[in-house]
Amino acid sequence: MTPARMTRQRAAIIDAISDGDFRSAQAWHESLRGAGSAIGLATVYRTLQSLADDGDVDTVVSESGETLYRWCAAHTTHHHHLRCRSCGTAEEIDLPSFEQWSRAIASARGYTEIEHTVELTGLCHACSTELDH
Amino acid sequence: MTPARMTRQRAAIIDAISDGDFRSAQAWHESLRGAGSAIGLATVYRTLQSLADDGDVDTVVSESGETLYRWCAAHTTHHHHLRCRSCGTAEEIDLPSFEQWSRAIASARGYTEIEHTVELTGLCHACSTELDH
DNA sequence: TTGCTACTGATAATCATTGTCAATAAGGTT
DNA sequence: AACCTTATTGACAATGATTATCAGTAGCAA
Ligand SMILES: [Mn+2]
Ligand SMILES: [Mn+2]
Ligand SMILES: [Zn+2]
Ligand SMILES: [Zn+2]
Repeated sequence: MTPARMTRQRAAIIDAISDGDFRSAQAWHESLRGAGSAIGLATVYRTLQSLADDGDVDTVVSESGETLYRWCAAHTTHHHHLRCRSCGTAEEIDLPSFEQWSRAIASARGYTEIEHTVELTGLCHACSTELDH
Repeated sequence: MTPARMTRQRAAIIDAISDGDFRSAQAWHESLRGAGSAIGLATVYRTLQSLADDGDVDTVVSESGETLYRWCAAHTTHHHHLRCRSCGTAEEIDLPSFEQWSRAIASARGYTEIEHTVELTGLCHACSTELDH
């Protein structure tokens, strides 16, 4: 309800994740510690979740089950991601036809309260050539 | 490599999950215990994973992060699911246009080794009317 | 400046899943 | 049918990401 307080820690997190990759809470915590911040791990978890609730941060679940976070650039509309499994780089994509199609097929089968998850992953160009030798 | 041994426990699991719902390993374990089987939890985990590796069982990750398992009816082709978040019932669906489209957009942006996850969830007709009053 | 209270962080707790390892039993072989 | 090899089992401990505690701290509105 009340807007979140802009604490030193919250500012540091927002600053850190502005670089565009998807990383785990623990990985962001390590970056912040490496950059000299004495921020606590629990605070990183709490703040990332708070930002995600506000739509300022995107979340995705990795292959190993960890939640990954990244700054959201496309605030306005519902969208999905094409993410590199190796370096975490991601691009935002939208799937207008899929959105409509999924709602249609689900309600045709009697389902309500329809939701969907769509994530594309791969190896980005840089990682593809690097891992290729 | 060698085919899996058809143990009493494996047979009991296959029998139990033939009823079509998506449930967690722990939930399947409870069903089995309730039905009189003295099977161990670790065995349920291992066997479900083994069956999933063989393509006999489908897996999906729930909202809370648990892995859900169900018997796979459509063995032959790659497919996805429309699942009820309330009772676990699911139907298998295929998305021929999506499969091709996702590969196209990802490779157009320089990505290789492309994979995707697509899951549709909702409330099935029965659960919709029940929760509605 | 003061006061209220949200926020922080060290730490313990949670909980799904996996690892350990001695005992067991598939199932192929005499 | 008795035998052997070894995959499988299950009680239990360990892992690891995430969440809960709670006393101390610091936004920020008045
Ligand atoms: Mn976004
Ligand atoms: Mn299936
Ligand atoms: Zn990459
Ligand atoms: Zn249902």
